[in-house]
Amino acid sequence: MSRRDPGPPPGGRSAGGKLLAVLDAFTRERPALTLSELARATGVPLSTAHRLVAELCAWGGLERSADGRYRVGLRVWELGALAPRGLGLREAALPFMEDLYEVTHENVQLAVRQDTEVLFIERFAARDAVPVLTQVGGRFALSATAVGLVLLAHAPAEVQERVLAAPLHRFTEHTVVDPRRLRAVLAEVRRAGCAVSDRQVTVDAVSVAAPVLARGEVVAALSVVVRGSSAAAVRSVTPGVRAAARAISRAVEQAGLTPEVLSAQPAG
Amino acid sequence: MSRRDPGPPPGGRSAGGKLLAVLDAFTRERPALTLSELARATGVPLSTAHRLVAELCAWGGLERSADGRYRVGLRVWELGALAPRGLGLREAALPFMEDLYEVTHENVQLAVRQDTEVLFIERFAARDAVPVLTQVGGRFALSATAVGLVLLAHAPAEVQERVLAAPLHRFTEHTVVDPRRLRAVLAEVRRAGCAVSDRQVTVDAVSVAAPVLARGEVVAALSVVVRGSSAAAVRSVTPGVRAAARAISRAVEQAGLTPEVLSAQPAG
DNA sequence: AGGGTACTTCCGTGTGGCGGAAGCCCGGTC
DNA sequence: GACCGGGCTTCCGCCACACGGAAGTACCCT
Repeated sequence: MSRRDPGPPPGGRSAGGKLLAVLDAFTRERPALTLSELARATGVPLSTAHRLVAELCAWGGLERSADGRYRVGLRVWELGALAPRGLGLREAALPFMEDLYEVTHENVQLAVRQDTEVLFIERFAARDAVPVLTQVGGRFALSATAVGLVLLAHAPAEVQERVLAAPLHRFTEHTVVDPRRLRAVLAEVRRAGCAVSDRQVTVDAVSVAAPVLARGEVVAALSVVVRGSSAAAVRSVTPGVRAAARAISRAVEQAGLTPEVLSAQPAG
Repeated sequence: MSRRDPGPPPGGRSAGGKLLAVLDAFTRERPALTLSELARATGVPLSTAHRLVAELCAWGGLERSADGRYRVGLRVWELGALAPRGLGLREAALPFMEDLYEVTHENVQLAVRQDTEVLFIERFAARDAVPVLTQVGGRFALSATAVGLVLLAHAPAEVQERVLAAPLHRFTEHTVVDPRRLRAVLAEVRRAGCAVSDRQVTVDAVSVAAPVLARGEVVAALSVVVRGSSAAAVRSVTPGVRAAARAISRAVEQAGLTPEVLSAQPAG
């Protein structure tokens, strides 16, 4: 290698690590890459990238279409289906989310926290519901959405501090960006047992979220997003969200999903 | 290595390949493994497995809970969400599946073919619908389910031959296991444009499936499973399934998902 | 034709993956 | 409390195998 540092190289990574770096190159914004793009994105020499990609293709982790671009393969999707916080959680929550959806016909969302972001696990949206920025498999800042507020309010202190220390992104004029105010909001979320995001992400949407618990720990959050310009619009769906979140909590426990299994962040 | 063969070792695999082998050890039946189990399952020495697993954990591909077991991590789920045939297809199909579900309140399923098996991408089931053996992220034989018949009927000849050459698994007394009869069934599926599985998987369920097309190629199949003991039970839902499948086809094309992107099986 | 881009293949080099072995921790048993 | 066994972690020297530069191929576009 042309690098001279003996420590762990920042970009390159060792052996199998390169393989993972190739997978990391795929994002929602760039879900299809040519070999050269891949090599550039990962900083791996072309010939090496070529070999790694061939290996991943043979395994099913990547697929190549006739236009020469690579995409994430179905094998990865299939494997991901085994993640407890992915499909496991979803399976438990689905029936209740469906009920909520049928009753409201608004956006119904289920999300978990991953480090300092929300990750959306499931979402139903009627064709005529308010458009929202979130999508399944997509991430979002913790501080703006209702699900995010619930998850943040019950996150370890260390995580909260990290979020509060970093500058908070402003989406609309209603977005809370003052750390002091956010602290107050989080306290209120803990007291009330649910969170409201009033036009903090988009100016035409309000959302309510309630926590999903496993053995007393918050492991996910459920929300409904409705069109509206004030918290009043939210009042009618709040009981439904809270009830569904409780029902999901029960289903989660019944499915044998403990907070242990549903927490695990970095590990070693 | 203690092996003496110079060719590609059957189990061990090379470098990054071992890493993928570790991931492969996780299945729906064994979604949580200890380090030792992992080492045994992959045939990799314990110390090597330890290193690989640490690498995967650091990346987020595996998570370790306090009981010492490893599970597939959320990072894999997130990546899998980028697979066109996974979430991409699902996103396009979801609204129409919801409609169908609301109208019928029966099992509504979306599946694709992966080599000689069906893989279920999405499924809705009311709490009181017929219990079925399939689950999202799970595989199944092509020859028995209605979705499988649709996918098999329009698969490349080479795939059909392989399926017909292998012994066909019998689930119930109605399962078609004679290759000659199956050929006839497939021809009828192609002619009719939809498939019926009459108690071929479980004795109390009948299902109808219709193909989802992209630029004229069959890329997925949609089905509804209803309780019933004869094909008559199916008649009432057939038009709905066919209409929804067509609607999904349109949505798939509109989403820019070409057959190219949705086909790609092995690649090199 | 010529230059550019993208992909594929080859092969000598040396590095980092490999795995045996020893040590550690915990829980069960006598 | 000593002993034992199973599972996990760490260490380290050897050498296979991954690495990537370079040359070759294919296919644009000018």
